[in-house]
This record gives sequence, structure tokens and C-alpha cells, in this order.
Amino acid sequence: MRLSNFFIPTQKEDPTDAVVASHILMIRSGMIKQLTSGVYSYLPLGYIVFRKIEQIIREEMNAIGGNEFLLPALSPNELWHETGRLEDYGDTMFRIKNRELVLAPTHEEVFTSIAKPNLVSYKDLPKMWYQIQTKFRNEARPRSGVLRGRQFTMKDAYSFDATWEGLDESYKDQDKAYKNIFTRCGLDFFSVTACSGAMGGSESEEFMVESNAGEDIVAISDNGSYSSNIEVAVSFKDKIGRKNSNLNYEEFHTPNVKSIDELADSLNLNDKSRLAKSRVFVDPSKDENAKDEYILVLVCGDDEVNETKLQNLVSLAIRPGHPEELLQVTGADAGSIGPIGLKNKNVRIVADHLLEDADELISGANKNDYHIKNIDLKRDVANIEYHDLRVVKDGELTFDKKSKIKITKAIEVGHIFKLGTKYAEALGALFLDKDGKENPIIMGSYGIGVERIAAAYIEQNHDKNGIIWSGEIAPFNVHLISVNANDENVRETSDKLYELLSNKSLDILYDDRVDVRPGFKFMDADLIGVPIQVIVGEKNLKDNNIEIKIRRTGERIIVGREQVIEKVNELLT
RNA sequence: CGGGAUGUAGCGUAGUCCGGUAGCGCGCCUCGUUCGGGACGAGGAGGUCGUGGGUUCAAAUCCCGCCAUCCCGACCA
Repeated sequence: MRLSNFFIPTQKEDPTDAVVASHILMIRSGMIKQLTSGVYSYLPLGYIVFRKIEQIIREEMNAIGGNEFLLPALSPNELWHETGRLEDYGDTMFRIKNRELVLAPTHEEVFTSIAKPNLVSYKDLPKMWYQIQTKFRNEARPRSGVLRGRQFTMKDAYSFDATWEGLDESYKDQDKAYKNIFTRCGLDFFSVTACSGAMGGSESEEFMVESNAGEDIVAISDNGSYSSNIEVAVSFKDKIGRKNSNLNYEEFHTPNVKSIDELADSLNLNDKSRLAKSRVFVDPSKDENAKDEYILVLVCGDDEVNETKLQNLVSLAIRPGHPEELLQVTGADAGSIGPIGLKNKNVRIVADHLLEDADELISGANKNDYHIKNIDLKRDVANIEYHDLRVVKDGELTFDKKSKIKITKAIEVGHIFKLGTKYAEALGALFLDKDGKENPIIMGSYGIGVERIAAAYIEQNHDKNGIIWSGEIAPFNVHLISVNANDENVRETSDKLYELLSNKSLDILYDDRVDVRPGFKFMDADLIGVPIQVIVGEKNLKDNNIEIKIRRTGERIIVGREQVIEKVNELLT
């Protein structure tokens, strides 16, 4: 590609709206341009990269027997209503105003609707279907460039199996394909156990790239044996246990104490573990006849409630109580709430395992400005349940006690999970087994964010001058620079090299611009970040030499003009 | 959806407090000199100051509404 004929609007200055490195560099290098919040135009350079990523995905999906589809982005409300997701997805789904259609945020329903009339016998199974499609999600707050957009490209695959063992196999195939894909894309990645969330399903794994730009928080063990999304992460920690002093509980005055920290300060305590933190959650009623359910959650004062774990225990719909609700249910405002003396007696009380049967606890009195000490959960709180409800913290032991846990931020680039029969049942996608019995098809769902891979790669591979591409997703293999295209010898040599290199089926970006000064070309080259720069300049050419620069290291190699092709090929292998 | 910030030429911004000629850098056009790390000189084009209303002799500037974008949070397969 001749740069004189390539639309690539590079920018010297950082765009004011971009914060994370990948976003800044994608804009500066002319890969993308924002149209509106969360929506980006893909300019030629960006589109080349995204297509290369897609191609890798395609090859790996085909390698495990995948069939590529392209499904519509528009789909009828009716189809989503059948699985209940028209309601469940809520505002995250774009809805068409002048037709009963939505813009699909994912494609379980559509794929299942194709499976239904076609996959009717166990002989038709298993199947692995996928597509690479634009998805639409009305994200409340798009951010970080293409890392969270309202419109983005996703590879979504779905497996259809007759047996649960078959699903295990399909899942394993995808897992392996994902590892190949991210490796070929040059990502430093890891996988974590995850929560399948509102999608429904059981086993679930996310593929993560460690990065401060990420929105996910993960727990990884030092020895690499454990990695998990913080939402479901567990660690080993001793219960705080009993002191058995058998003191009666008593109320005491705590004016202006609104938080655990203030409570600890007022009592001159460093260890906050026996200050039981109380939070009230609401499980909203599902219909008008039923009442909202309230849940009081207790964790140690130095812990936080893990809302995902609570969701898995109670209901996906739970939310923290509003201030009015807290007052109404407990009799106090946040900061003075505890397990004893709740105004509403029907509150479900659940506590974290660490508090199991603990005594000598201090918690709110359900009366503003008062707390209660010497609470014995075993003695004083009837019907209390214990579950794992805390957020794992940095530095804690892994559950097997063999390693320590590190908490870090990460970008989710892929997610695979076992859906089971939820969609097949909802849509009536049934097949006949060997015994002639009707069963729902067992499904798996597997997604990859295409643009996210590029962004995650840039987060991991850039320096102050720009992007550092390498391997298969580099938009070009070689950036050929004609330092001064006005010089006849330089121009002719560069033109010739362009021809020779192109013949080797390499992708070459050729800076043949005549009116651009050398410094400008060099800066552009470093910004765009093609792995190898071949620099044709007057001075070296006088000695029949040509310079090769390695973008990542900055290393410069001078070779004779006849050895360029050989050297480039050597460097690229 | 809550909190915060911003909106002035393609990009980055000053001016806003204290009302009175819209300014600068980059980029762009012309000419000349340059030509190995985002050159220099001279000349030039480009702006309904986000938008609607109000106050005023006069509004980028003050007041009210709306819209948009970004950040934090909530939310999010």
C-alpha cells in the first residue's frame, strides 16, 4: 500500500476525549474515528487490523468444525419475548421505534430458532455454529474507546449437543480454540472462572488480559494455579470464631458514627473483624400480589459484601435498599443497622462464613446513634444462615493454602459458557434421542470481542511514540520509508524494493510521499507501529546500503541493498 | 440513572470571574528556502463561540431551559 494513496489521518496531539492508551493511539494512528458516544467509524488502518483478527478467529473456529453464518442484526420482539429476555435485557437493548423489532445484542434466540426445525434428531448433533457480527447494546456509559462501545463486532458461537458429555467436549474445543486465537493475536492472557450471570448456565470461563484499562477485577494466585473473576473468587481465611466470654449484649451510645471506620476509631480498635457490617438488600417482588423480600447481609467490618455471590444465593434481581426502605425495614439509617432488633421481623438474615457462630460482635442497634456490643450470633440471632458472601482481598491465601492471591484489573476479551437447555426449552428446540424420546438441545455459548482484542493488544504493546505491532495482527509486515522521495536514486530504489517485497506476499506500507519531510515520516512510522521499518536514505544508499529498524527495540541494522529481502524475511520468521 | 467537568476553525486551546474589535499553536492554501526524527520565512483561507430563550444600547462572557461529549459511580453475557 502506497501511503500517498492511503487514507490514514494521523495526529500529533492527543485527543482530549481519550484517556486510555489504546483509545488515544487508535485515534492518533488513524484507526478509528468517533461518530457519537460509543460508536466508531473504522478507518482503513483500523479495519485492516480488525479483519486480521477476524480471520484468525475464523480459522480457529473452522478448525474445530465451526460453520460460519451471518445472521440479521434486526430481530422481532416476539422472539425475545419467548425467552423472557425482551423484559430481562431492559434498557440495554436498542428497540426500533417504528416497527416491532430490536437490534440484537446477542444471538442465542436467532441461532436456536434455526436449530429448532433443523436439528431434530440426535443424528443431527452435535453442531458448532458461529458468526462474526455487529452487536448493538445500549450501554449506559460507553467508555475507553472501543473497549466498551454501543456497537461492536463480536464472534459468537453456539454449540448444540445431545448429551451433557457432548457439551463438555464442545466447551473444551472452544476453550482450546480460544487459547489458539489469543496466542496468535499476540496477547498475554489468562483465563478465569467466571459467573455466567444473566445469561443462565453453569460452567463459565472468561479470557482476560491484565490491564489498568480493564473494567473487570480478577484474583490470580502467585503460583498460577488459581485465577478467578472477583465476582466468584474464594480464598482461605480462618473464621473469627468464639471468645466464649458469655457476656450479655448491651446497647451503647455512638453519636455521629456512620461507618465501620468511624466505629473503630471511636472504640480505638485496629481489628475491625468483630465489627459486623450490615447491609440491607431488596429482592423486588415479581408480581403485584407478592411482597418485596428483604435480606440483611452481615460481613466482617473489614470485608465487603460480594453482590454477585449474593445474587447467586438469593436472586439476580436483588439491589441495595434505598434509604427510605432501610429506615422502614430496620428502624435506622445506614450506619446503625444490625441483626438485633430489626423493625421488620421477616427479614432474611445471612452472614458470611467467617462470622459463623461468632460472639462478642459489635453491630448497629437499628436505632440511630446506637450500637450493640457482645452480640453472639449463635445465641442472639435465630434463623441466621451462613454462606460465602465476602469479596476476596489482595494477599489472602488461596483456598488450598498453597499460594497467595493477587487482585488486579483486566480486560475481558472472551467468554465461554455452558448454557444448558434454557434457550432450547424456551423456544421448543427439541430432538429425538435413540430411544425416540424428546429432549431439549443442550447448548453452549462462546463470545469474543474483536475490537477489544485490538485495544487490549495496544494496551500491552505501546510506548511513548506509538503502537508496537507484531505477528499476525500487524496491519502491515513492513513499513518501507523513502526518506527523501525527491532524490531520484532514493525513489527508484524504494520503488524497486516495494515491488520486490510485495512479491513475497508480505503486506507492505510504503511511505512514498514526496512532500513530507523525513522526521515526519519517521514519527508516523513509529506511531503506526509496523514491526519492521525499511529505511531508504541518500547517505546509506551512497554506500549501497539500506537501513532496517526494529520498531519494538529501536535496533537499527545496516545491510547491503541486495540483502534487504533476505534480512526482512529472516526478521519476520 | 446519580455526582463532576467541558462545549470557541479539521485538531489542541486562550478569552468567560470583571459584557464592548473573537486570539494563539498545529494542520490547510500560495511562494521561497530547506530536507535523517513532527523545519523556517512571507502571504492567505477558514468561526451562526453546542443550542433555544431571557436580561442589556451591546452577550463567547450574565440568567434559565435543552442537547452533546468526557470522567467517577450505579448498571452491564
